[in-house]
Amino acid sequence: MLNEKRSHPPGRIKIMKSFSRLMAKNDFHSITTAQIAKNATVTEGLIYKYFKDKKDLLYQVLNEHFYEFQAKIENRIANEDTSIRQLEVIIYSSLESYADNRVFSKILLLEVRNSQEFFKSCAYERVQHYSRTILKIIKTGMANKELRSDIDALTLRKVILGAIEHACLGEIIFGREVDIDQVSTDISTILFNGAGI
Amino acid sequence: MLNEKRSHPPGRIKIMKSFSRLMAKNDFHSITTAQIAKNATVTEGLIYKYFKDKKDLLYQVLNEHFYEFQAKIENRIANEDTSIRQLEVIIYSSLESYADNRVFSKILLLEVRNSQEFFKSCAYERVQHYSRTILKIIKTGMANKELRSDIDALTLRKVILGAIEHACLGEIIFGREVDIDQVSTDISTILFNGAGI
DNA sequence: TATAGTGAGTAAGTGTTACTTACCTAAATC
DNA sequence: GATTTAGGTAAGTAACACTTACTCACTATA
Repeated sequence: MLNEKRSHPPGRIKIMKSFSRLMAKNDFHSITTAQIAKNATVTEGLIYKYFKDKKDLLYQVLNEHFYEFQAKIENRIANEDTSIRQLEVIIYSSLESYADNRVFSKILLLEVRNSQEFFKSCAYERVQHYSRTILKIIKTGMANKELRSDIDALTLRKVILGAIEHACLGEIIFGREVDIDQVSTDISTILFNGAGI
Repeated sequence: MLNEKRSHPPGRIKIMKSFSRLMAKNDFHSITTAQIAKNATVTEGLIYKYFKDKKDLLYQVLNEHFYEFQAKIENRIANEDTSIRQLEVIIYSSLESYADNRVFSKILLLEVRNSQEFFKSCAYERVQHYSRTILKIIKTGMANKELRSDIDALTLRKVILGAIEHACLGEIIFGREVDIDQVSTDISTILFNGAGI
C-alpha cells in the first residue's frame, strides 16, 4: 500500500493519463512533451523524472493496458477445454479488447513496432508471453488431433494473430465500430474450417 | 522522355535513393534530413523543393516501390483461372515482395499507418486498388461456389491480408529470412481448407 | 530537536531538428 | 534579347526533446 503510493506518485499518474488522452486523438509523434505536461498540469521536466524519454512513456502506458488485457484473456482461456475453443476465445477477446480500448490498440498495432527499442522493453515481454500462450494451445491442439499437424505451428500462430489484428486495423485507424460477434465467428470459421468449399 | 526528365531531376533521384538506403538500416524517425542530404550529396533545402515534408518523401518512395509490386501481381493473376489460385498467387507474390524488398515492407507495414496524412496520399490509393482487386476475386469465388458465401467477403479479405502481413512481420523487423514456399502453402492450406481436422 | 537525506516538483536552459527564405545560375520560352 | 523558370545553395528560425541546477516538504535518526 505504502509501496504502491511510492512507485505511483500523483505526477506520474497525471502524466500517463494526459498522454493517454492525447493518444486517443493524435498520433505519437505529433504529441509534444509541452502538450503532455500542460495537459497534466505539471512541468515538462517532471516527465523525465519518471520516464527515460518520450518513447519510454509510450511503452509504460502500453504495459499497463497490456496487463489488463492479459489477465482477462488468461482467465477466459482457463474455462475452456478444447484447443479450438481456447483459440476462439483468444480471437473473440482480442477483438473485444482492441475494440474497447482504442488507445491500447493504436499503441500496440501502430506505434511501437517501428523502433527496435520496443523489443527490449518490458511491454514486449508481455507480448511474448501472450504469443507463447497461443503457441502452446496450438501444439496441444495438434497433439490432440484437433488441429492438423501438417502445417507449421508458428505459421498458424502468425495467421491467427494477423487475422485478429487486421480484422480491426481499419476500424482502429478510422475510428469505426467493430461487430465483434460477427467478425470473430467469421475468423474462426475461416481459420478452422476453411474458406473453400 | 523529356517529360520524364522534367519530373525526375538528378537531385530528386539522389534524395530518394539516399533515403531508401538509410531506411534499410534505421527507422523513419531516427533518420534526419541532414543525413539524407549528406548521403545524397545535396543540400538540405533541396529536399523541400521536391517534397512537401519528410513524410511526403516517405510516401513517394513507398509509391514507387508499390508500383512495381502491383505490376508484378496483376500480371501473375491474369494467368490464373480459378479464384482460389488467384488468391494463392496473391499470397505467394506478396510474401515474395515483402521478403525481397525490405525497405518497401518496412515502410508499408511499420511506418506509414500511424499518421492520418498517409491515407490522403497517392501511395494509399495504390493500396486501395490492390485491396479492391482482392475483394473482386473473393466475390467472384463466392459466386462461382469456389468459396463459401456464408462469411463476409470483407472479413475474408482482412484475414488474407492479415495473414500475409503477419507471416513476415517478425522477419522484416528482425531481418530474418522467409521460407516463401513453405509459408505461402501453409497459409493457403489454413485459409482455404482450415486448420481444424 | 537539530540535521542530514530523500522524493516530488520546478524553472530555465541547450543542442538538434524539420522546415523556410532569399538568393544564385543557366537554360528555355516569349 | 529580355524574362521566366527549373535546379540547386546557404544561412537562417521556431519548436522540439531532453538536461541541469535548483526548491520545498517530509521523515528517519543521532
